[in-house]
Amino acid sequence: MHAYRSHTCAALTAADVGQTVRLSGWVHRIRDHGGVLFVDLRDHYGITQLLCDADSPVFAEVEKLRSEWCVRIDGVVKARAPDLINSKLPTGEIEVYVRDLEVLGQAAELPLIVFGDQEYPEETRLRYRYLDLRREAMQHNMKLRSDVVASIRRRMWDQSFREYQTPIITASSPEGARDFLVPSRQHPGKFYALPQAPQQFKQLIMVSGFDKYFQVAPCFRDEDPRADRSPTDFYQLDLEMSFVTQQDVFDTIQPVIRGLFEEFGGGRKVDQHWPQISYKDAAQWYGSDKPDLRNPIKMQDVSDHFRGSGFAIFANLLEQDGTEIRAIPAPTGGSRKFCDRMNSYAQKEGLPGMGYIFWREVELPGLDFFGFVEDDGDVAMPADSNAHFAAAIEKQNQWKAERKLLKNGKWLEPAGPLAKNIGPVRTDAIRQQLGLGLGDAAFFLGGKPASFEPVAGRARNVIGEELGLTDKERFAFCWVVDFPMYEKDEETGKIDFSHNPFSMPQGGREVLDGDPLEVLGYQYDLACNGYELVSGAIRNHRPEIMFKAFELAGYDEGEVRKRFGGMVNAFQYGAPPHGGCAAGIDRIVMLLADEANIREVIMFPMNQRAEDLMMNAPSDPTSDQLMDLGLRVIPRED
RNA sequence: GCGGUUGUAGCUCAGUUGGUUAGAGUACCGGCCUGUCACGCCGGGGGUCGCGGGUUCGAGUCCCGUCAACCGCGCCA
Repeated sequence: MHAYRSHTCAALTAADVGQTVRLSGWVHRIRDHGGVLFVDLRDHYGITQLLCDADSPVFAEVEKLRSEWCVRIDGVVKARAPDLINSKLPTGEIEVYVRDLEVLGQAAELPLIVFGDQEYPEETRLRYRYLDLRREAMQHNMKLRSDVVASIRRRMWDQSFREYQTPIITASSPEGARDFLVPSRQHPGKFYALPQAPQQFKQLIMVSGFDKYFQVAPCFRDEDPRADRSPTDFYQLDLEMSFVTQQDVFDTIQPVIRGLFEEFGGGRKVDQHWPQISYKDAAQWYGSDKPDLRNPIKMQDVSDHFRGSGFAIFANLLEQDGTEIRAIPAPTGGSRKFCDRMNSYAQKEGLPGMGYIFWREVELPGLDFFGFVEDDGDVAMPADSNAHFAAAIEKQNQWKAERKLLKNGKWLEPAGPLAKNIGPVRTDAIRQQLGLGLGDAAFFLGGKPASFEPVAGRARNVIGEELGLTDKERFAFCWVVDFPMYEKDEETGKIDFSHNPFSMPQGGREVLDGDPLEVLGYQYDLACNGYELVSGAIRNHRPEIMFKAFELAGYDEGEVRKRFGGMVNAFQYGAPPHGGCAAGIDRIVMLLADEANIREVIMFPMNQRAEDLMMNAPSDPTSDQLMDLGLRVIPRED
């Protein structure tokens, strides 16, 4: 018999009854009934219940077992009586009567418990990652990750792509993030860099005529993390193709991504239609370049309704250039409580607040509300009671004119301070533009779009979430296209690349003679449920256009040759038009696993300060290492 | 760098208005238990209440500072 096992802990069924078997695994749970012991033995594949009583030669040793000890057992497969079958276990029809036991590894008292789904602080989980990874959810996530990567490769190969490896120790690549530098021993004072992406290499592979390249590629960026962004390193499906247009790239990656979500999405709905939305529209409608289209809310420009209105804050704001009033419609959000909560959300996010209007139903008040006092014997009627009555009717008609009659005989009334300031006509025009009605609300933000759009986008998310408008059982994709090539730094006024500098400007060389801020690039992102999953571009393969493009951002030809010489030189020798993209594998797995934190799908992630508490990284170098590298550490003065 | 939340037993947490010896569950140790599958029952050990300072007769609780973790902003495809 094999030294450790004849079967896995998921393998045994009623068909194996009577067999002598050998299993190895971890002690999952123990149920000690004195005369009889039950042990759930767990391995990567499943759980098998072990049984032991005083008749077993190893009863005394089995009694000593504790959680998470690693053991090997020999035993006989026994059928369970019908009323003792555990339908929750695939192996629940049988149990193994233990006749021999070997302890392969004892376990100390555990800092976190493998059994169950108790939550633990991330610090504990990361420090004892090997224990955390034993847990069912983590085993599932990691298996999923492996299966996703395998499926990605299969889908790429099926489209005639080949996978090539590019260097890890290389020169800095200009993705815009901070590089991880690696000191060179053979060239003291010089440094390699870890690639932020295989960007230049994959373009060179196209110049070399390979036509279709992909790679499951590690990428390294020295930036602070977020819940959806791993510090230090992450993996991309990196691909590049020659002789293609933007649409060709979409047509290539779209079936890969859609296929993955259909294969691993657990039955959640996968949108078949992926709209292409311009960067500009995405900003206006969703306040984000990675919109969550599960949320039906679409923001709108409502400036005209506020221009010259009685709401002085907005009216005055609109006197300035480049300002706008934006509305976030919130269907079913029509309560003061909800509106106030969203308003304080905006304040928490650093805005002065969000004005709001909501629409409620009210009864038509009686005539006395409008000042007509009826004669009840105690109150004297005014002398001109007819005139008084007419005045009250007049006021009532005015009231009616400012509201709309509902089918149930009640009246639709806009509420909130904003509505009172701008009056009923403007309020109703806004309501109609936004397509809202009874029980709905709308929020308003004003100023320069760049100043409020990010918060507006986040508010849109919160509103969609809180009102239950966002469908959780769905993957909604969209391409965001037509990114601007350049942006102006608000403080310095300097023009710089807004995204990847290697993208081809739409319109080629000529457009670079005009206003740089008007230039759009063949640059695109794929968003899914509010996450950026894919980013790519048709590249600029013409050296003369590239030099001009860099010139606009303030880099002269010498600088470009110095920093990207390898690629620029290559483009002199018949570079093909080419383009591609990169898909964030960690993020894809995160969405598929329905996790909100990317570290849940990474085996050994860093913590928020880019430390590995388990391996103790980063750590101090030895003085020999520093000597070899010709380095000296300068203590930081705080 | 900035803002928010959190920090009490190995672990997850409770702890009222500032008031006796800081509790529960779980894990750990011991005892009982032959059909459990989150087994059950009895007992036990385990605490610098993140750290430092202050207010007070008295601080886990209030104040100031500081450290750490996470979330967000800045940053970053």
